Amino acid sequence: MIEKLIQHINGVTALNSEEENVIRELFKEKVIPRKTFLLRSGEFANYSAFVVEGCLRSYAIDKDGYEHILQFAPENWWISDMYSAVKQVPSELNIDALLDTKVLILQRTCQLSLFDRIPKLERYFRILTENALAASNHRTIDYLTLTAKQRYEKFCNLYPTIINTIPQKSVASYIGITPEFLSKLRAERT
Amino acid sequence: MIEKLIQHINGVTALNSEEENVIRELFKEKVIPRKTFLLRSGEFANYSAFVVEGCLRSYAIDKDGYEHILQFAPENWWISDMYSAVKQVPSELNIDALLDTKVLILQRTCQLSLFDRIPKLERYFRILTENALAASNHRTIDYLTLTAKQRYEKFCNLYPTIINTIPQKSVASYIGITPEFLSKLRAERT
DNA sequence: TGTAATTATTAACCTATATTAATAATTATA
DNA sequence: TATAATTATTAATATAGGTTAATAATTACA
Repeated sequence: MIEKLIQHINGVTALNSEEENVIRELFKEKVIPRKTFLLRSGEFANYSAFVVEGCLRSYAIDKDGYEHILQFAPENWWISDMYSAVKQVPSELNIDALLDTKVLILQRTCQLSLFDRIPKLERYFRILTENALAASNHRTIDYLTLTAKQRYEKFCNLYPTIINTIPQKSVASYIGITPEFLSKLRAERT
Repeated sequence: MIEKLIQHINGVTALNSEEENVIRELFKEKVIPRKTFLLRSGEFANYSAFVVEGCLRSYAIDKDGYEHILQFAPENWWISDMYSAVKQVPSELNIDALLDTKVLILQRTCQLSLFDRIPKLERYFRILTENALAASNHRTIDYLTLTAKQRYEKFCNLYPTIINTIPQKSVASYIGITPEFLSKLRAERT
């Protein structure tokens, strides 16, 4: 399990074997069966999770009880509630498993102290966070400039792997429309 | 000018005087008069800008020619096109000045080499990027869960300073509605 | 494998927000 | 200060996407 993470880090910034050994000792494995929770809103998200296998998602629930998906985290992705972690406030998000999932947990305090021991890890997370910000910015622009249909087509192109493993209503939730309307859009396509 | 940036960095992670001196030598000042551009779509955004005075904004233009604002950058904020910088693709954004503005420019290559000389700067930008991601995530959730009116009220609370210096149509553009509809919302409020 | 639970589709009707266009108010600048 | 340019308001009309509810298809699991 941990080797998968080490490989991922090495793909961003190369570690030496001593650094690899430090990392091997610090992560806790955790199994999250399908439909169970990693994080519930109201809790403090003082950790991040690296998905070794399976798929997680984070989502908010609106006042009418509808779910709105912020992020999918398939294999090799990190997931957390950055807002809760950074602002030190209770999370407004839930994180649960769409499939049986295995993750590696990194506590925020542990992460911060690791940055002093292994500065390359600060680089790794700086780069990951930059990429996440770039993607999030792009998503914002898509909301502002595209129709629901265009957003759906973009999602299909961008996440061809995800699209076949998750229910369609989750795609609707991510692109910001109702499942009924997504059905209608799909029916329209000749 | 540069002292303002140094002060800002020190607010996040304390520099020693040698580090401060390195920084003093590396930034280029630039004046951007109101309504002129720092970045035009199609160009590569291989730099970031720290706003010392004034206010910039980044925005996309849709196929009908309408502007959609991604970010405002008043005093003490950084602005760039992270997507273009990270993916090394031409920018889809424009950045221009809402007021007469002074910025400090940091080239991306220069930034990356600085990270080796002054690891604290990598920390500084890691933290800034985490904050930007947290804010961006929150904005996404707001789009998914709130009505236009609620987003407007939230904007007023979140950016009370900005709201009095920029035209109302820019607020509409940021929260994702037309200026006409924002007028209507404002008229509704007793 | 059969039954229950979940997910997807369809259709009629509804609403938040967009569009268009005209006018008023504000701001920039000659 | 007057004139032009920009921004804001108002109102009538249009539409993308939501809501509700019923049914069909798929998937989970006893």
